[in-house]
Formats: sequence, C-alpha cells, structure tokens
Amino acid sequence: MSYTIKDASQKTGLTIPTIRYYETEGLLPYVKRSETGNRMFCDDDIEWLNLICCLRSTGMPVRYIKKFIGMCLEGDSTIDNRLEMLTEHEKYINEQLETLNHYKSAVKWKIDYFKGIKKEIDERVNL
Amino acid sequence: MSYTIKDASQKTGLTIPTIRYYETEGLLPYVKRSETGNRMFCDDDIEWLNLICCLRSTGMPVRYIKKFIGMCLEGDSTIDNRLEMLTEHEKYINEQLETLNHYKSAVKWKIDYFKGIKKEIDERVNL
DNA sequence: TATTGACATCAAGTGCACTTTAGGATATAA
DNA sequence: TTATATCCTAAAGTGCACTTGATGTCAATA
Repeated sequence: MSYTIKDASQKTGLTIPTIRYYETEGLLPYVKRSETGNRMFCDDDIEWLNLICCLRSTGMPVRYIKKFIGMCLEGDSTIDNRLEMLTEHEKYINEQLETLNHYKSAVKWKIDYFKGIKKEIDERVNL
Repeated sequence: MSYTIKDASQKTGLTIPTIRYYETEGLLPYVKRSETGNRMFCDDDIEWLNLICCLRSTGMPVRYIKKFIGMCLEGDSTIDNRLEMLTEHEKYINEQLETLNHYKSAVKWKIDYFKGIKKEIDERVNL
C-alpha cells in the first residue's frame, strides 16, 4: 500500500509544501518515487511524518530532527545517542509544561483581577 | 524609585534590545524619559514587562499584546474585551498543555522502545 | 484531442521576533 | 581630561519555518 503526497498530507495534517520542504531538508530519506517521479509514501513513511509532527509540535528544530534521522540511518551504533536526544527532548517538554503551568496561573490571576474590576464598575453604576 | 533599561533587563530577563524593540512596537507606552532621553522604568513598568513576558512565553504574538495594551489605554469601557482576550488566551494555554502532554507520552513511548532495542543488542552481544 | 487535476522542481517571498551595526550623546571614574 | 560605561536612534541583518509563484510533466476525463 502506498500513498500520494496528498494522502500523506491528509493523514498527518501537514501541508503538501511542508512535506516537500521536509524532504529537501533531509527529513524523509526513505520516501520512494514512482517511475514518473512522484513521491510514494508507505506506512512507515507516514509513521515517520507523525514522529516529525510530534517533535516539531513540541519545539524540536528541524535541524535536530535531521540529526536524529541521520543517526537512525547510521544504525544500531547510534542507539545511545538517539536515546540521549529523546531524553533531552523529554526534559525540554517538561520544562515547557512547567513554564506553561506557571504562567497559566498568572493569567488566571489577571482574569480574576479584571473580573473584580468589572464587578466594581457594575456596582458603581447600580448605585 | 526608577530603573535604567539595564535594571529592567536584569529584573525581567529580557535583553536590552528586546525591551527597546517592545517599546517601538508600542508595548510600553508608559515608560518615561529622563532629561537626557534615557528610559526610566518605574515599578509598574516592570510589572508590565513581566506581564509581557508571561504572554509572550505562552505564545501570544506581539501584535495581540499591543492590542491588549491599546485597550488598557482606552480605559474601563474595554474591560469586557480584555477579559475575553485573556480568557481566549487561557484556552490557548490549555490547548498547548494538552498537545504537550499528548506528545510527551509519544516521546516516552519512543524512549522505552529504544531502551528495549538497546537491551536486546546488549543481550545479543553477551551470548 | 483538449482540458483538467495532481504531481514535480526551483527560486523567491513571507512573517515573526528579535539582534546587530553604525554613529552619536552623556555621565562617572581615574 | 581622557577613558570607560551606559545610554540613545535608525536601519539593516538574522534565523527559522514555512509558503508562494512560475513553469512544466503526466495521466485520466469530456
């Protein structure tokens, strides 16, 4: 079973130009071509794309993903490095979660603050 | 009590050029100047900067912050709009948290997967 | 056979958020 | 008074991640 770039786009939520862009950046070294030069995505390629989505959505730069993929191509000897990279990234995700949670309370506080002001104004009007 | 731009930078963690940039973008309409034209930040300005940090770090674009500040300048009549904006942003933060948590498990899974492979390789070597 | 639609490449363009550079004024310390 | 530090502006530059536009090929349909 193989998919066109349009299929791949629909399956992953990435735009077609973005997928092409990722390929030129070396993020999709496995994708085969048809006789006429069209990309043919297999299920593994779709999985790759989903992993890329995951890493990009959590803030990993394209160049790091490229590095990661380079290590995958090199084979088993790079398992440790790959593990390290992912572990680092997990840490980074946790930091983002902390930052977000921290600022989330600040925003909440501000919302309550404005609600208080609003209430005050309303009561003033009703005097 | 008033602070130089360097002080403001140290208190907020923003770089000096970033603070200047925010001012040119209209994010700091209150900051006074000394006779010689130097910026003088009061405590409220520092608080403003901290709010800007909060909003920026949680993904609010500069132009939205500008809009928000514009509403603050307009006065009480904009309280509802400000509340709406912050509530929207809170929602956005929650979405980011969901996304991050979702992908966090994917990364965890991948880490465990590589750990499994690693173990397998080690055992193969030890045969 | 002419048109339509999906695919391709390549180069250039876009948007955002800063950062850097160049040139100059002012204040404090040696 | 000369050097050093800090401030200023305005304009240009940077980095990243795409996106868009121009041009062309190929296969199926009207």
